[in-house]
Amino acid sequence: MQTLSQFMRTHPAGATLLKNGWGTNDFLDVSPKIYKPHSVICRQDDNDDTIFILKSGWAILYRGLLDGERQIIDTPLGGDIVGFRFVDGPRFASLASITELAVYEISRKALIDAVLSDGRLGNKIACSLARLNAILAEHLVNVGRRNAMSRTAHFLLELEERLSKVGLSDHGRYECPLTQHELADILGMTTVHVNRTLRELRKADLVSFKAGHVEVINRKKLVETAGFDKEYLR
Amino acid sequence: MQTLSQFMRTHPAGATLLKNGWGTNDFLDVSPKIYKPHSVICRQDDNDDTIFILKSGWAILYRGLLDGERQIIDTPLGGDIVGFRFVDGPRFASLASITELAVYEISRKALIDAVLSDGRLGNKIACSLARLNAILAEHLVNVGRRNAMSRTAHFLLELEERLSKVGLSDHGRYECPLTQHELADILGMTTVHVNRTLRELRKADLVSFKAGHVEVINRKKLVETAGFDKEYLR
DNA sequence: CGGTAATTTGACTGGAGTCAACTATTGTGG
DNA sequence: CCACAATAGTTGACTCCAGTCAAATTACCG
Repeated sequence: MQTLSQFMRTHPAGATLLKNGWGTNDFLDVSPKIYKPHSVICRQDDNDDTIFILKSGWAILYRGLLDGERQIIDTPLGGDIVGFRFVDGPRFASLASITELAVYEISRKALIDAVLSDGRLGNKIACSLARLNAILAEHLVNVGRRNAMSRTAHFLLELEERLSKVGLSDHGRYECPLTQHELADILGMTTVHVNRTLRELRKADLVSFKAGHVEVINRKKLVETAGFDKEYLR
Repeated sequence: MQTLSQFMRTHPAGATLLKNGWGTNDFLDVSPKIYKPHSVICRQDDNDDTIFILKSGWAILYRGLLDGERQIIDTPLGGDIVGFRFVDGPRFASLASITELAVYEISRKALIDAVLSDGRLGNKIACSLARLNAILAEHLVNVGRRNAMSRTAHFLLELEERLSKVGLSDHGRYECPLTQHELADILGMTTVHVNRTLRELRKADLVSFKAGHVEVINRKKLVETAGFDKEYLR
């Protein structure tokens, strides 16, 4: 089974995280843990200090509100770090698998020790966090300032771009295991309205999202209605 | 004039960023640059590689859309890093001063070199970015899943908490130089609706925001309607 | 003081939410 | 392998929160 250190050296989205030159850290020699679809990997408010690096599969990172609603913060993919906090304390968000998920788990203390002793690691982590930052910021723009149509279009384009970095998208086609309900919690809309919006997008021959399969039909018009500029994902 | 390295050692929100033990880096011996109110410090899509560390004053970090709208991503305060990107390339967002602003400016290359040679710096940067992450994520939750009332209430409480960390808030009272128009661009609402919402909050004796002065009136009820839990700002 | 920017208010509109029913798909145990 | 339950998707009718448009009124600044 592939260890974290091997994964890092060979992962296509190495840019996302850490690439080479520090495969000597002991803590990297861990094997991935496998989770079943729809299992909870960690819970908001829990107090453990595990940090996760996803190897493969789909997951959602979300924050639940008191009234039972939730906002999905991100859909981390292979190579992404999840749960790195600036200080000890209860978790900010929950992480759940959508598909079967392979995850490297390391303790915050171990990672920080390694960062302290090797500047290259710190740099890689910082860069990875900066990328997450850009993704979050664009997500915020999306929810705060775009209407249902362009918001949905934008998200589907972002997914395509992110998936293509890890080889999971091809010519505007990719598999997406998210339900419309999950989509709604990502986009800050209701399930019903997501449904209607997807219908509109299909009727306008922009994208189709059917049975877990996404297909970009008219990229030019789609990018236009989304106001999408992939630069932030570089 | 206080250099960056001196600032870091004495800044009250040291936790936000870098505290001690690395004041020996040359690049830290820079003086802050002073900007007038309402000046643009850097522009989205520009290609310079300066990174900013705020010393004092209010600023907004925002992203403009093609249709002329904008979403304010964050209101960075003293001690916050702005503009750290994971890779070279055009800027993601613009930074503008609201009040007079003092800013330390360093080049991305210099900062990265320093990170590479000193793990402690990398750690501090990573922690600072992780904090920004949490703030962005909560901002997203706010805009995506809370209505005008609790959204506005939540933001005012977040400001209070962040300001109190740098000694700018006292017993639920603080100065806030943001206009209602800027507030609207932060909260993903219109100016008109921000105005009405602030009136509601005042009428309900929760908070008042008048003439740049914010005052928490009934904290318990305010926290409740906001669904505010300051843990993410620790 | 005069002009510009910011705030406030009212009347009206509309996009997205709510409620509710129905259909399609998936998955599971007998 | 089917029956049937549970989950996911779809659609219509109606509501409402927030947006739009427009016009004061007030605060700020040179």
